[in-house]
Amino acid sequence: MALQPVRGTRDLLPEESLRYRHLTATARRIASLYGFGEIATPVFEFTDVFKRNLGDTTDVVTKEMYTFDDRGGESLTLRPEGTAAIVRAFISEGLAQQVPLRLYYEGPMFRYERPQKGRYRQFHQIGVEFFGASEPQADIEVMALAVQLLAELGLSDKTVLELNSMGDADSRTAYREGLVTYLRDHHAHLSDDSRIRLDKNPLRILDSKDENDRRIVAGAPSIAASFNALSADYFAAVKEGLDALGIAYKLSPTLVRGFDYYCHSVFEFTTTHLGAQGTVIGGGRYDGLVEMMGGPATPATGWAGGIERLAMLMQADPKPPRPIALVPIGETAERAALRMAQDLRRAGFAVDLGYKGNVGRRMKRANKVNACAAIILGDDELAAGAAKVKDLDSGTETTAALDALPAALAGYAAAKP
RNA sequence: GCGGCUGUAGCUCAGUUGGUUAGAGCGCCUGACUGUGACUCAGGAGGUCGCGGGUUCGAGCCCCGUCAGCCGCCCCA
Repeated sequence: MALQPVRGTRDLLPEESLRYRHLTATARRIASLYGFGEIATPVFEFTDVFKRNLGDTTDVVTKEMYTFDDRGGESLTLRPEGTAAIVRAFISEGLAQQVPLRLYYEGPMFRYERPQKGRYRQFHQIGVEFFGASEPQADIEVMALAVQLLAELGLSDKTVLELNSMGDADSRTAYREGLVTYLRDHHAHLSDDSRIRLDKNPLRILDSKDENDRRIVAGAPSIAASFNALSADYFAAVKEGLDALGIAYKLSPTLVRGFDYYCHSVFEFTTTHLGAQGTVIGGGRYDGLVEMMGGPATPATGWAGGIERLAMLMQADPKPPRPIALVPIGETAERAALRMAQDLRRAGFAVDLGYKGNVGRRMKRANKVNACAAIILGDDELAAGAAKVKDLDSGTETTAALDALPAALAGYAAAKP
């Protein structure tokens, strides 16, 4: 077999790594503006962490997890998502003492899925989780955080915030019952997939792509009709808050989550630019999860975003630094150049030092690495304790004293990473 | 897991109804140019045509399998 990366994995070469770094650095900075501290959990956990979270009948658990026994016979799983691991940490680190608590994370996740563009077996997510606040303001703030992130990544025009509410546990249960009753009446006309979903996860039928299913769903009872007063008030408060912040959103009455620990706000930032992989950020309120996993009852809200998908939407590549190129001429200058490169790097300049070739070759190299300036260092200059500084954009040359080089280069901000 | 499309140089691609030694552009290397990049010109390297099998006098081209990418479905906590 040819040497190739494992299916669904890929190498990040410098250009793409730079985009990844830019994205995570931006997310980290904005998260900190909202008071979120970074948490990093291991990439694998006891399998039970995810089974307990997801139930052991879902596709993710039964078909898509990278699960293995370690040498001690423990069943471990590469994390397929961030939230379960964060909640595990929240419980095992006793973080309930610190609520309200805002956490940010970023890193690789693993799912055994059929790969496509924007969908990989090792993929990366950024996410935020806000524990201990049951107020609508918490939902509003995490959405506002996402809005600001997308704006600073230049993606505001390419994404839409879709919003819905599932109400509290009572409303949700009432709705599910009403929906199932309605769908059973149309059982014969549902797609094969949806007939299976009717038993396993009826709410999922709401976002079926089957045309006939869609017609049936269009006549289904609305979730809002099942809201009790508390649920209706909550949703109204969320919408009011978003309006007050000037955040645009689109109400999506069929946007739901299949798990019982979700309640109230559910939202997704979607795009039409990535084909079937249209969701770039997905989130919602999950008040029941911490308790379900064995911790103290703790309200929580948050979201996770796919780094690969966000990166694909970004068109402007962040630029790497433009180095200063050193062009020594002759053996004496070669030795001096090595030292000079070191001094300039200590002063914070990116420096490119080619090892061979005549002046022409080295100048070509300077051009190829997109240097902003070349320092030409020959016997004549050395004897005078100076060097020539050539601006590679304008082509103009100046002479600078060796001991004042950093000052002479101060104008080249592009060379300071 | 299901259905479909596509794999030829580092990249983007051409390659006739199956017919000598598989091409182009870009990129890369060298020289024109021994102290000055970009532009230009000349030359060069780079391929098991994804991999394996089959049909044929002969396969990049046809058939089967397989691996990978992509599109849709499923799933998306």
